[in-house]
Amino acid sequence: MKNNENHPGKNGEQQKVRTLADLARIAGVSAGTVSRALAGKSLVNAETRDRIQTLAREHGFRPNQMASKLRSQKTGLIGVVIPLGHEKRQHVSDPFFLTLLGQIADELTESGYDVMLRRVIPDDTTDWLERLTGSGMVDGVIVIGQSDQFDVIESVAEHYHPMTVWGHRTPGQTHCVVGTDNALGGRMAAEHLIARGARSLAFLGVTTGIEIRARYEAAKAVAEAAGIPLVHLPIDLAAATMGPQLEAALPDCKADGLFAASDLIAMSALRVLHQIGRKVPDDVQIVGFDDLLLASQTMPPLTTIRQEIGLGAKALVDKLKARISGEDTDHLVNAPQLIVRESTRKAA
Amino acid sequence: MKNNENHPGKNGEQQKVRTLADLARIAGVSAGTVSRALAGKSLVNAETRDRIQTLAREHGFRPNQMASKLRSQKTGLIGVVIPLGHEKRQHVSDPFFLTLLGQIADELTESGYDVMLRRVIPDDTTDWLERLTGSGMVDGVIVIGQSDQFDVIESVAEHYHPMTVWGHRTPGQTHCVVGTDNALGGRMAAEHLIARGARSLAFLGVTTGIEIRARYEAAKAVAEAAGIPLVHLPIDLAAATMGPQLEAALPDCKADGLFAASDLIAMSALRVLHQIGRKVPDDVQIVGFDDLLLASQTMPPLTTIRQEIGLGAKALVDKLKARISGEDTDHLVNAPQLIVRESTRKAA
DNA sequence: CATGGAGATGACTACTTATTCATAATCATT
DNA sequence: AATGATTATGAATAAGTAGTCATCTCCATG
Repeated sequence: MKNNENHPGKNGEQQKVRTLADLARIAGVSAGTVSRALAGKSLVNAETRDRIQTLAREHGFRPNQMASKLRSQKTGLIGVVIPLGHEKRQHVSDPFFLTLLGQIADELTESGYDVMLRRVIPDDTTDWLERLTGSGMVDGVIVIGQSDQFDVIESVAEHYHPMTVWGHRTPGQTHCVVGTDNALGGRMAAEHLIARGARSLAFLGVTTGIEIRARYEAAKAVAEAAGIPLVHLPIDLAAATMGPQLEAALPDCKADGLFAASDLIAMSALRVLHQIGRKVPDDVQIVGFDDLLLASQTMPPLTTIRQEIGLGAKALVDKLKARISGEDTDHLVNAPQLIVRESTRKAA
Repeated sequence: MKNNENHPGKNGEQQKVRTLADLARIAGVSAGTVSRALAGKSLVNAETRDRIQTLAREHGFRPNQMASKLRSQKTGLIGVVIPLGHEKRQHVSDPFFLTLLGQIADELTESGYDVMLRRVIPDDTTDWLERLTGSGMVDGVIVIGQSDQFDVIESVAEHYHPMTVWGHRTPGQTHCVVGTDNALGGRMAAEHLIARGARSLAFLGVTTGIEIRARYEAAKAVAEAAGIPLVHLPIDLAAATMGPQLEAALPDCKADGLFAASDLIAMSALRVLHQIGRKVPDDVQIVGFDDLLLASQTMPPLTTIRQEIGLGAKALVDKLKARISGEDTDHLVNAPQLIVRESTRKAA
C-alpha cells in the first residue's frame, strides 16, 4: 500500500477518482463492493452503500460505461440507420425521416436505451449494415427506410435477429417491417382526385425507393381502371433540388390532378402553381403524402395521405425490444388515412 | 492444436468466430497478430495480413468495438445533446435543430466519428450533461441549443474541455459557442420592417430561450429608438401548439409589421393572416428567422433572417476536434443575413 | 462450546482488444 | 562464421467493470 493515498500529500488535492478501484481505496473497501454499491445491489450493507454513493457523488465519479458494457455484454445502445442509397443529396434533411427519428429517439430514451445515429450512403458497398450489426456496439438496430437496399437488409436479417425496419412490406420478406400500406395510400389518393373531378393525373416523385414506387403503381392502376391518363414526373425528394425541377416540369404538365410523393413536394408544387397562375383547387387539385405538421400550414391547406408516425415509432421500438429478448414479431402495416383539406375540391 | 479446426467435424459447420482469439486459432497465429493484421498495421507480414483479412471476411468477423474502445481509451463516439428545458412538447421536432443535427451528423461521419444522440428534458435534474461527459462513453460532446440551461453547461465546461455548443454568445462565458449574432438579426429584422413602412410591430415567440430573447430585445431597442410600439406575443415554438395560439392572438393584433422568432412561426402566421383576410405584405408585413428551406416555399415567399446552418455545423465539429486534441478554441458568432422575399414590401 | 446460517466483503477472473516487450527468424555485413 | 540490424511473431499485460466463489464475521440455536 503506497503511502500517498491516505494523506493527500503536499499538493493538498486528492487525485481525480477515475475508476472503481480509486474510489474503493478512498472508501476502504474493495472495487467489487463499490461496483455493487453503485449498482444499488442489495448484497451490500445499506450503510456502506450510502457511504460509497455519497463519496462517488462528492468526487463526481461515474463508472466507465465502456468497461461496464464490455463486461456485461449489453451496450444499451440501439443503432438507428438511415440509408441514403438513392438521393445522395437528400442528407438527413428529409422532414418525414427526421420526425420519425425524433419519435424513435423519444421511445428509445423512454426505454432506457441510447441512440447511435448513423447515416450511410451505401453506394457500392454492401456491408454498411453488417458493419453495424457485427460490431458488438449495439444491442439492436432500427433501419429507417429501405431506400434501394432491400436485398442487403434482407440478407442481414437472415442471421441477425434484433432489427426492425421502417418501410414497405413485400410478401415473403424476412426482415421485420413497420410501415404504411403504400399501395392503399396511392389508391386512396388517385380515387380521391378522380372522385373530385380530376380527368388527367400526374405523379410527382422519383420511384427509386420501393415505398414510393408502390404509391405510384397503385395510383397508376386506379387511373388505368378509370380510363384516365397518369404521367410520371420524377421529381427529387431533396428539398434543394425539387424546386427547380418542378419549375421546369409543371408549366408543361396539363394534368388537373397531382399526386405528390411527399408533402414537401406538394408544398413546393403549390408555390410553383401559384407562380404560373394556376389556381388550387379550381384549376388543378393536389394531394400530398405523410401529413407532416406543415401540411396544415400551406396555402391552401393540403389534402394528404396521413402516415401515423407516432404509432410507427412506437411499434418499431416495441418490436425491437421483443426481438432483443428473443421473441419473434409480426410485421405491422398501418392503413393510411385520407385527410381532406382545401387543395382538393369540395365533394360535388 | 485441437483437431476439430481443420476438418469441420460431423456437424459440418465451423463454430462462429466471435473473437480475435477464435480467428487466431483458425489462422494458426496469435491474437495479437490478428489484431495488427486487421488494423492494417505495417508490422505484420503483408502475406499474413492478407490471409487473415480474407479469413476474417469469410467468417464475417469484426472485432468487438466495445473492447477495442475500452482498450484504446477512445470511443470514436460524439455525444450530441438537445436539451429541451423549456418547450417540453417541442420534442426534437424543431426543424431548425433537426437540420443542424443532420449537418452535424454529416460532418462527424465524414471525420470518422459516430453520433450518440441524446434528447434530454433537464426539468429538475442538473446532472444531465455530467452524466454524459463523465460516463467515458464519448470522446466529446456537442450541445445543440442552450435552452434555459446556460448555467449547467457553463459549470460543466469548467472541467470538461471537449465540448462545443450551438447557441448564444454571452460575454465572459467559458463554454465554446458557435452561433448567430441574434441581436444583429433582431436589429436587422426590425429595421427592415420599419424601412418598408411598418408603423407598429409585434414579436411572435416565447423568450424563455436565451437566443430568442436576444432577438426580441434587439428588435425592441430598434423600435423604441424609432418611436414605434412593439408588442410581444409569446407564441410557442412547438409546431403543434403555435397554430391555435396564433389564431387566438393575431385577430386582435393591430401591428402591421410582424417579426417571428422562427420561420415556422412565420409560416403558421401567414396561414392565419390569410384566414382572417389580411393581405401580406400589403396589410401586414412579416419577417421570419432561420431561412429554412421551407421559407422560400411559402406563399408569399418569406423574408427572413438567414442563419448559416452548414457553416455552423462545420464549425461546431471542427472546433470540437480541435478541443479533443487539446487545443483551445475561439467562439464563432456568424453574422446573419437578411433575405428579402415577398412577405415584406418592395423598397419605396 | 460447537455448529449452522445469514450477511457482508474481498479476491479473482471474464469480457475482448491493443500494445509493449521479448524472442525468434531472416538477411546483410565484416 | 559471427555479429548486428531488421522483421515478424507470440506472450503477457492493461483497459475498467461485473459477477462468481470463497472467506470471514457475527449471532442464534442446540
